[in-house]
Amino acid sequence: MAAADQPGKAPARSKRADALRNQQALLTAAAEVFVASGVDAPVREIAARAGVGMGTIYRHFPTRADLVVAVYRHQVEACAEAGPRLLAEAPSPFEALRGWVDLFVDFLVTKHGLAEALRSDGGFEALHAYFLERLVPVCAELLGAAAGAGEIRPGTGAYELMRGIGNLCAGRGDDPDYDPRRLVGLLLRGLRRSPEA
Amino acid sequence: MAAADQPGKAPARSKRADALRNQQALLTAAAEVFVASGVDAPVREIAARAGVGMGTIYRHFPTRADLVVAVYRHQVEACAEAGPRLLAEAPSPFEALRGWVDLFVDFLVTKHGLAEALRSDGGFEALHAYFLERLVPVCAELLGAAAGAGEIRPGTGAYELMRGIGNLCAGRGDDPDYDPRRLVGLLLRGLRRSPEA
DNA sequence: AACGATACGGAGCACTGTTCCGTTTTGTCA
DNA sequence: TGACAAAACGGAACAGTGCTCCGTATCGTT
Repeated sequence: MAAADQPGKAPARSKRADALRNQQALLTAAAEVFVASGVDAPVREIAARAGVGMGTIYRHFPTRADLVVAVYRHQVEACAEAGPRLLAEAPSPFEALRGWVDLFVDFLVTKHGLAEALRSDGGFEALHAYFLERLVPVCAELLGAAAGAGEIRPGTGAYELMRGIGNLCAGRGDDPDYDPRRLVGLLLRGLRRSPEA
Repeated sequence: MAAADQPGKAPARSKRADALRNQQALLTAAAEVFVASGVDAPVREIAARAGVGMGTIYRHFPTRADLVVAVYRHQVEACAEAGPRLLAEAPSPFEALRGWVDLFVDFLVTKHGLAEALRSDGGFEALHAYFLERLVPVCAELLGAAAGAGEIRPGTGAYELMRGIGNLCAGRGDDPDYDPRRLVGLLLRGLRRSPEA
């Protein structure tokens, strides 16, 4: 359902040279276009910038979500791996959770339009699925640790929290009167068992 | 910039009879289509259901936001008017705020797609503007009262809070693992000065 | 009844996503 | 090296949007 054959970075797998070259070109072009115009940029624009035809882009990345996933795979991976590390390093599970959430929020607000793509209503099911598959377990671990330490109230699931955070980060990021980080902070605070120091 | 001449409900103002009739038909049709297909339904569908042409719909409601505003005017108004009433009736300003937020959330989750339209990134600036113009002052009053009573921490603006709530309510509503109300509750709890009873 | 103002309708344009298939490139094998 | 089949390419073509434009019909008034 997702990316057919791990269209990751370097050696995709035993295919023709031109195919590999084009796949790489598409990844590069998509990354550029995404920062310039957001993840909703016209398919044609990406194809044109990569110097390939429409057929090629759809052959390599059947859905837009596949392309987005491929482009941001590294960062999602980094975010996933940061979870256990923070848990080990931070002074408390809740602090680890807070740190991880900061990372996640940074990631989302940095990529124009990513947060809205993350919600499930669009045609980005694959993206939604991948993000959640990879990150929900990490978040769940952090949440569980914090709950185990008695730092937060139970009852909120990792999926719910992540989607809430994603939602809070959606919309134009250049609004001086709307700071997603502040609201996410409030959300986390609402999760705490006792008030802040 | 918004609705040219208050395309409200009954007597719009000194215009031709057929124009009034069509405006009414459009409002009715739009309301029906909105519940069936969300506020993003194709313009043609609304026009067809109202039995009018494309030109007519655009003449009466230059932007989609104008139409949405006209359709939901009553409910927005009711929500706005509930603010002062709750403030007078509720046992405390914070409870009033909580009650009002519940109303707002109910409104948003009930109208498929309204919450996403509320964010500023789409072409719904007029909708965004109207909602905010009408409801932000109300929210600000509630927020101010609660802050004055020492029930919440200062520093969060009404606009920010409302947009956050709107964001939390966006996305498909039929997901059993995502309850906007719960998260909004968490947000409110994060706003409180001391923890819940 | 006639006539000017007002409003109507829908064809048409621009711009999307997506598919389809004739053509080109690549790698291999004689 | 020179076929040749498989793999991949490219972009025209189709379908579904939003929105505009202007010839035509309707309304209200004189």
